[in-house]
Amino acid sequence: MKIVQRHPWDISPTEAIAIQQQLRGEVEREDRLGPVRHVAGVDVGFEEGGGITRAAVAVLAFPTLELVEHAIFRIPTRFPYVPGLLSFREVPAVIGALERLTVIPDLLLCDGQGIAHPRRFGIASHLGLLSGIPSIGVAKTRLIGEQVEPPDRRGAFVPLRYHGETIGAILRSRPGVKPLYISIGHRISLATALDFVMACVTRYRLPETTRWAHRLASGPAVE
DNA sequence: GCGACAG
DNA sequence: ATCTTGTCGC
Repeated sequence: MKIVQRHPWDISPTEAIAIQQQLRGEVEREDRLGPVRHVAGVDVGFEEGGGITRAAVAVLAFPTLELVEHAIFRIPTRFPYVPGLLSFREVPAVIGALERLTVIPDLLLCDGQGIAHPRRFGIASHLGLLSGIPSIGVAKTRLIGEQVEPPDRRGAFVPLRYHGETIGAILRSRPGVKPLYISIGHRISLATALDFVMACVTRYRLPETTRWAHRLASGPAVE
């Protein structure tokens, strides 16, 4: 899988915002996915005090959730963390990891927001667009939108609203835990996204895809 | 001008 | 995200 992209290390924050404005219109918010046999978790971690970015992609069989394959990719960090511009910092490394996969996943669960973003173009949307793979944004905290507590039951959720617009959902993946912020990434509806996220959640707050990816991206140095 | 602010 | 020990709760 070869993915084309401009080199983010030559991009300024101002230019990054212009790129988001230019690409936001290409995000598809309705279901357009085939049979889902493989779901992938995507996450990024840092080494050397932040100097090295390490991306990890974990491919799980669906719906059994057994690990089928994983890939890791490291590159020097070239872009700072700026709220709203996270993808320009992490996407280059993630693309590298995706290109190393043998099994192309049918769906991506990304760490961060999809369209629940100031310009409706968070990292999940950015990755979905570049890869052409349907994607979902699964964030642990809120970027924008009204803070509302969903009922304390597994699978319960309330819409995540921003200036009257529904940009995602606040989901209680398990009772007694902080909720997750789910949003459309690309080529999937919010309702379907919520179904897949819950189908990937077993006994923990985070879906198994995310747990695997996080372990590979931030765990002890590997490969 | 004053807060808020994915990872 | 990362740097870090103990501590509260099931």
